[in-house]
Amino acid sequence: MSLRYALLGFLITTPLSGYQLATRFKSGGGLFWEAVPSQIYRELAALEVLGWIAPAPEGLPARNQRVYEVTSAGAAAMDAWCAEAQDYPPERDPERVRLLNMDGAPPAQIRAHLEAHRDHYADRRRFWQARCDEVDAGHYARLNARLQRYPAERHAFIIGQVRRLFAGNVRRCETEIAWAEEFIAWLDGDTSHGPAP
Amino acid sequence: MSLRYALLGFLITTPLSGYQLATRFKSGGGLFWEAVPSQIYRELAALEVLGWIAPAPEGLPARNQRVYEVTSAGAAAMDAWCAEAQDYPPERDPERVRLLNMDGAPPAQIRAHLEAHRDHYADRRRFWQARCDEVDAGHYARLNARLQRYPAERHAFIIGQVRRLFAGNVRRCETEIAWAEEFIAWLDGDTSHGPAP
DNA sequence: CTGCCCATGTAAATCGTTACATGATTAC
DNA sequence: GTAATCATGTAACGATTTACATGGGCAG
Repeated sequence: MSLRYALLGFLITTPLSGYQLATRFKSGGGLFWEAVPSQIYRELAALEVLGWIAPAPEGLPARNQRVYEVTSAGAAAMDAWCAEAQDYPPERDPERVRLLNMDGAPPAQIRAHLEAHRDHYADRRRFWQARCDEVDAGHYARLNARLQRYPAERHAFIIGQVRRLFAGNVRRCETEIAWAEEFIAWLDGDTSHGPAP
Repeated sequence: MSLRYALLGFLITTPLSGYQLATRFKSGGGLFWEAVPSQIYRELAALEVLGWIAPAPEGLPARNQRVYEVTSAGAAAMDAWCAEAQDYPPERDPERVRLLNMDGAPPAQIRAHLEAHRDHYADRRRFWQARCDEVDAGHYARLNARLQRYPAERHAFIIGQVRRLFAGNVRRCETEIAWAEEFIAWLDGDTSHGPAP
């Protein structure tokens, strides 16, 4: 159900085609949500039936694109969804399940998984830091497009808000990196294997 | 697919019934994975067809329970899965999607969501800290049952390993709490609204 | 004119959620 | 005997993944 609103959030900012949305939701590059084209096209069709989006009339669509914009009903639904209380998704962490059941495995195998963990979150940290840098430089296209919907005196507040969302993800990544590095150091430490922090 | 191995991980430690597994996977109490009974019973049936689990012969099942234990094929499959490289699940964070699209909303609404975030992770922090405390006190039943599968000289290592997994989740929660609190402080701060960290 | 990227989908399978059905046992 | 809990499921639906189908436009 969140895909629906993640899509609306992009379309409210700027009318886009399914293909353009797919590039923004692709694996490793999504803004808090990721999805594949087949899922996006299906959801767009559902949103059009709901009357929450409609083909954008302005300008002839380049190539054979179908560009959508959000209707007033869609914008209202978006606002209502955002206001709802969050119900937190169930805990599902396949990597922790692996590590929990890896107690019989050789330390080298545990170490390899922790190194992959560290490297993965180092990549993700770079991604989110790049988003922060773009915000700081005023080069973040989606944010700039979005700011145009609001009066200038609110811009600093909105920029600060978005900046904190991105910085929060940088921080998550740093927590994971530090955890993995300390775990690896413990594995590499002397055989006394002192108590965990 | 991870549910399958999360179940195997419990059954390897101790033979259990579907109902007993369901209590260990219930929302808010799962060990890195959560699932509802209907999903667990379906997966157990699939695992029995695969020959990875089998009804435990020992002792008459109390009431009308069906208690399963892991076969040698199941144990081998578990080890193979644990050794696999982790492929990280796609990023899907409905709460961040909400907050990202809440830029037009009144600060009170943003604040309410951040307070719920803080409170949620404070709850989760207590949960994981309780697991850490149980490990430290030697009262963690699943870990103690699991240790019996290994020679005594490896126990300290395994305890340290599990302790670090739990402590890592405590740390994640603390990161979320600190982030939310700083965000709230910024919202409550003077109207200058300085730069994000 | 061939290969590549743009662009929109369909189909099947798997995984997860919600609602419901059914009966046994235990506590009061 | 009645309610709560134990215990095992079925059915239907919803969300996600994977694989495939199809055609247009552009660069070499």
